[in-house]
Amino acid sequence: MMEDRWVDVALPLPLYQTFHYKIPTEIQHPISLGSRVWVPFQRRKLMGYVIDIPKEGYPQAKEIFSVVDPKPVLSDQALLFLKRVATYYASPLGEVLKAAFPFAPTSPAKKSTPKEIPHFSTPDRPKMLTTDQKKVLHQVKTSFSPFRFAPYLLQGVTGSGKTEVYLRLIDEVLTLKRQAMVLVPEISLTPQAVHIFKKAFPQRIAVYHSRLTPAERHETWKAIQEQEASVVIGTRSVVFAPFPALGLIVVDEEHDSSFKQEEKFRYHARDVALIRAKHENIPILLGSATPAIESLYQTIRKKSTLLRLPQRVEKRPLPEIEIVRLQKKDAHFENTLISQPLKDALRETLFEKQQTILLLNRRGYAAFLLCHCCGHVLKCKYCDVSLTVYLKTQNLICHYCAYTLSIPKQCMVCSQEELGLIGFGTEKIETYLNELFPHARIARLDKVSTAKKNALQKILSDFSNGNIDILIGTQMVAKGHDFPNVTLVGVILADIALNLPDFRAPERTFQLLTQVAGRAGRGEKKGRVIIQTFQPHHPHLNQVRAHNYFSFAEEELKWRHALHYPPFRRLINFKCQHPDMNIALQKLRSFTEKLEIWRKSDPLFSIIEILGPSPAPLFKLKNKYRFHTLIKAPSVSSQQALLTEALRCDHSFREMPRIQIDVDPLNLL
DNA sequence: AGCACGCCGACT
DNA sequence: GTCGGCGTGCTC
Repeated sequence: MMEDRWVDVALPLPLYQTFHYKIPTEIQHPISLGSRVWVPFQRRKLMGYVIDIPKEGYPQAKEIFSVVDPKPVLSDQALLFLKRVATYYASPLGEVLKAAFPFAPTSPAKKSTPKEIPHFSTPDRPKMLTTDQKKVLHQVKTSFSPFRFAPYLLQGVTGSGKTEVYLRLIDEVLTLKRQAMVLVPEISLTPQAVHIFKKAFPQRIAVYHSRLTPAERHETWKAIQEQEASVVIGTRSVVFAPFPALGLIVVDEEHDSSFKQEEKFRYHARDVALIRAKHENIPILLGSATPAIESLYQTIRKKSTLLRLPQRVEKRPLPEIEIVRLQKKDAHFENTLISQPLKDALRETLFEKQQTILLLNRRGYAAFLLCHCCGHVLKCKYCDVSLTVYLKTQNLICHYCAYTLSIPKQCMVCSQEELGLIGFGTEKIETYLNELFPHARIARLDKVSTAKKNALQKILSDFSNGNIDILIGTQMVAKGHDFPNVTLVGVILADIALNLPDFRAPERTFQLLTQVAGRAGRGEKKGRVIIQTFQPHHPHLNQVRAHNYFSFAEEELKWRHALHYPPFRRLINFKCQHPDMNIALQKLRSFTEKLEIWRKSDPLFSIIEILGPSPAPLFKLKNKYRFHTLIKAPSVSSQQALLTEALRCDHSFREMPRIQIDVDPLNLL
């Protein structure tokens, strides 16, 4: 009589438990950890992951249907790493595994034809390195022989040659027969970076991003696994790719918020990369001109090593930054949206046949529609926000749920025809610039203008090839582009993000302004930056002007310390939303009460603060009312201990799926 | 998450 | 009398 064979299976469900299944006698071959299996689950058929092969099992267990792959898709090592990630993010293992291995069971790998890549001029790689570059290179290389876990933070000013450092390090890693992973924020926004990597490693590179077809993804995954690809450049999900011989992780623009996945399983690819580097015992290099305050703090605590590139390559100066004060009345008069100094600079730049980037971090034509008679502002039907005016299409659009109305002639409340456009966005600036410089070639780069397929690539390559004189856009224009002919950068209104009710607002503003300023003067000619603002003496603007990241960071750390914010506290945000306001509140309240009971159960937890439930700043979105409870803990370990204890032990937490957990939230709105 | 079970309102 | 609303509970 054969003994029963069992498997413990993690399923992609919001449940903090795994399930036992029997292996039917028809299946003879052994089943190993990390295999995928089809299993019956209630009336459904689900694909799960074998995470354990226990000797005994749950007596009423059902039998699995079949084994999906002949070989396990996850190694023991990979499984261990993903378990750590799941614990860190208090996420069900099955959901993490699904995110880490996002493939359908059968992918008949059709050979994909390489896509047409629009042309980009990429600068030649320098033969010589600067002294600073050499120093950085030398430092990181000390962690190669033998390979060991070593986190580095490279703070390099814009144009300081960070990419060249990455390339040389990867060269070294390849000669040591290892692979390299390069994480970048958004591939589509920085085709140039991809181009440079492709040119440097033409045979051995793979590019991975969300727009690949399932078959292409699978192919790339396989190439990584079989070490046909030894350099992989990709967006956040590459952090889970199955590298058998990883030797180095690079996270470029590590401060960028697109590394954070905001839906389903919420993770930050930079932080997962750190967990992975530790797990694989290899060095990891985080690079940025404006590192996240959290990352800088790690270097202060000596958890990671700070490296610097304080100067641009070839002794190029950083652009000179001029701050221009806007008068309050200016916002109401179109012809002063662009101040005289900026107007002159634009004219001069056009005359010199050079290019300009203008930043205005607001989409649309006007911020909202106001009735001058009764003061009524047109709001979204489903969200507690005002509707943005788009004049070209004659629409009012909600930026949160895409609810669209055509612009009404008269006020809905008082029926007067006195509706006025308040505030301004990229569309208005574009219109105005076209009047101001009718012969200039002007293009707009924002979510609307790039909605059509390939539109983004076209705008970027047109600008790169000199077919556009002035590029106006939202934060998209600030990303790591390298356009040597850009000598002028203008910020239309720096104040927008400065006063948001979010503790990270100053940091984001500093990063955005520094990054966009860094687009100027990357070629032979000197760059110039003009920042328009209503608050010319704001300390953060002065730090931007002085190109002084460290002075900014020092100030920032001081007040974050005083107010118990990250990096001095770790945050977890528990969110609950429901069409019925009372239900949303009630659910979160009972959850918070339970959390409070757990907090009191151990004196170690007394230092953890539980704040809430409270209404979210954006109280109603998509017809749902939103509440959240925030916990602040002095360390990851105390926070995790509280949460994992609670999740594991308290059976009433089974109703958890209705509460969303956001570990290390970036967005508290 | 899904899907069933279960107990109250307006319909052929 | 039924059809169907979504509250509650469970899933190897």
